Amino acid sequence: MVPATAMVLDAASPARRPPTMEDVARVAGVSRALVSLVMRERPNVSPERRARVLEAAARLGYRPNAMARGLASASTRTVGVVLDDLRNPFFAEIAGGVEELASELGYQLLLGTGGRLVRRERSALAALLEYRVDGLILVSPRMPAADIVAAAAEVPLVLVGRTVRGADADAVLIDENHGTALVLDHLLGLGHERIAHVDGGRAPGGPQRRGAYLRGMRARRLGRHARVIGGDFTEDAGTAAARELLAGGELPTGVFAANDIVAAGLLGGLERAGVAVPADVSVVGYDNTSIAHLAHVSLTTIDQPRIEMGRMALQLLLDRRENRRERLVRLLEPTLVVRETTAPPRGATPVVVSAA
Amino acid sequence: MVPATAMVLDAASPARRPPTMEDVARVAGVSRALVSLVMRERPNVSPERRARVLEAAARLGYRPNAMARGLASASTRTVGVVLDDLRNPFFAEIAGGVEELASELGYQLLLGTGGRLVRRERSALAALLEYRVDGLILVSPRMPAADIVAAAAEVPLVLVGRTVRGADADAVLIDENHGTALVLDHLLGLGHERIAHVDGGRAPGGPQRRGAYLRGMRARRLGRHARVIGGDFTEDAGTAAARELLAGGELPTGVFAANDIVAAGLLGGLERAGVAVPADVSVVGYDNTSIAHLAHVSLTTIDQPRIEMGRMALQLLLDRRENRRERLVRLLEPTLVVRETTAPPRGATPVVVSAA
DNA sequence: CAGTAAATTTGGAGCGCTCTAATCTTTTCC
DNA sequence: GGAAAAGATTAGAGCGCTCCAAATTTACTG
Repeated sequence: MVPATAMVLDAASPARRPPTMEDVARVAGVSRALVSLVMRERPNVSPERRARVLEAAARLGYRPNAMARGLASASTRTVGVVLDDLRNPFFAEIAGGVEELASELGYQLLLGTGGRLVRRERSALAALLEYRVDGLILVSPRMPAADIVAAAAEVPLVLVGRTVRGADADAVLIDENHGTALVLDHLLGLGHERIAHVDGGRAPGGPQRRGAYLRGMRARRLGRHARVIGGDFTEDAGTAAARELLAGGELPTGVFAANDIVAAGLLGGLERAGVAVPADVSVVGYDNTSIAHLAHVSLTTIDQPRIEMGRMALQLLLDRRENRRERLVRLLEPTLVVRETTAPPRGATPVVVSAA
Repeated sequence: MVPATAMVLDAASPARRPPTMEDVARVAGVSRALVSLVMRERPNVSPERRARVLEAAARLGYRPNAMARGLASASTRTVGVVLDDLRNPFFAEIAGGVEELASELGYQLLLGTGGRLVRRERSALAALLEYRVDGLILVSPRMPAADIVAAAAEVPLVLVGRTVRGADADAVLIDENHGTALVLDHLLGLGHERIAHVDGGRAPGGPQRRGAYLRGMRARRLGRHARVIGGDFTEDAGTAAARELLAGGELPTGVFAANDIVAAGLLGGLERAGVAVPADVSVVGYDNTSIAHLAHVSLTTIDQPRIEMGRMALQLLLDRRENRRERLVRLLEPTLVVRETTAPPRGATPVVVSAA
């Protein structure tokens, strides 16, 4: 039985515009405010009315308008994420982590990418701010600190993989020193001493990892064996590093590559030169990408909890909105994944280490 | 919750609320409507006034409120993208393509993922619809056709990698037959006849690719050599397929794997058994992922223009909004990337083929 | 320089929703 | 039985913007 009001409505609305709360209210025979209460699942609504409203909404195919809701209320239930490049699986997975938690909590993700350009990154940030997102997550942003400080003053902000002095923002970081320590201790435990590092150049993360390597070597009294081969985060850099290593006198027994791609290049270059891995040289990567996992490659590497990073970032964001608290930095611990590219060096007796 | 403080804030010092168009108008000494015209870069605004408005906006740090704009105008300049899983580089890259074009055109991306669950996919779709996105792009959706038909009735819709009968939606598809034809012709041209296929099971894309393989073999009068090994899209499936192949009598000289991951597993399995690739067996993958590119793997494979797929999808969407036209399906052509896992079979003289 | 066309500017009515305060009902309790 | 408390419902004022029609200014024509 269709109430007369509904029929009048149908006849009187020639345009196919989506039904509004007003329409639902009319059909259900209640006020717009009551419909609003029902839609937001507020208490103190009588069961009968609730049912009537729900039924009317279902019949009309009513869908709340999030824009209107966002405008009228303080929150938009939307979170902005800015990252460098969706095509980089590392970033995509972090975004995946954010999205995963967001969908659990009923938040939407507004995404912007920098495309490796500061200019575009800035405009992506600006656009997200126009949407009055409830918070912003910047993943390894390239823009100058000043922009970030300014943004953090406008909206709750979480940085991933970077900190900015003076910005009122939480941060999720990976403990690079710990990751590097895992690598060095693993190789050390196998009996390696001459451990070289193929670095990532000046790209984000590169200098930090190199620094951690150098400090780590010194701390382990292996400073005299430290050796850095310049590179970047590409396979070619790994191949080139292999050449340089092969040309440069005595080979190191272990090589710590800046990431998995570089390690893969290294593997290829060494293999082509007849150097056996891990028999002659052990190789360790970084990131635990799908490449490392391949049986064909089976690379020992450092796993960074990407999904967890994303989830944590969103958690900090929402938590901060609720309880105005101090700035917080979460340091996540990477883990070592041992596969088949590491082994004791030729003729060495492995040191016994506790299986931490 | 915070009535007292709020009142003090509101009544006393200028609250921390962001400046509105009204504020800009007041400072610039013009009407709100004029500010609106300037912000939207409409013509017929005198240069002096424009300058005054812009200056006032800059001084106040004014930022248009996209929610309000979306509510008041017909368009939200927002496009929704639903995909299965951001952690799958294939989908992430398509999203990257969409995002790339979107940012060029001043559109924002609202992202939702299904997490491989129909239920979650549905709710992601519903949420995006609540935001009144200008259009929706569904990448290989898993949900039933009925849902898609319904959604397409509400908003311009583009499907990627799937079509739905009766849905008023454009689609971007990859020509699977063509991709498979490229593989078969490549192998045929090298002199192969016994070409097997390791399939992707019932996962999206799997059956289509298998069908294309079977038809392709028949069309080339190689039907009697057709052989399908069951699998799915994992490395383990590839390894298992290698085992099955090795156990099953005469080896094929060429193997067409459902995707690169499977091919990698296959490569590993064959290598372990002492079968040389490509000397003994040629292997072709599908997707041209970063894995295929690795020198260490160097897999001959089919490249699907992922970025282009994303861009094309958005293009169709916006084009459709402007010119109400008929439903359109764009078929993109994949290309063959020849690397080092294919070669003429043992003792065969390669057939000369035109380099199409 | 009137007289009109064209270019600019503006007031005000929404867009669809939330939120506060007020109103109307029902329940509770002496 | 009646007043107060508690619960349920509603009117109405925005949220910040766009859009339309009307008002104003400027430009152009003969």
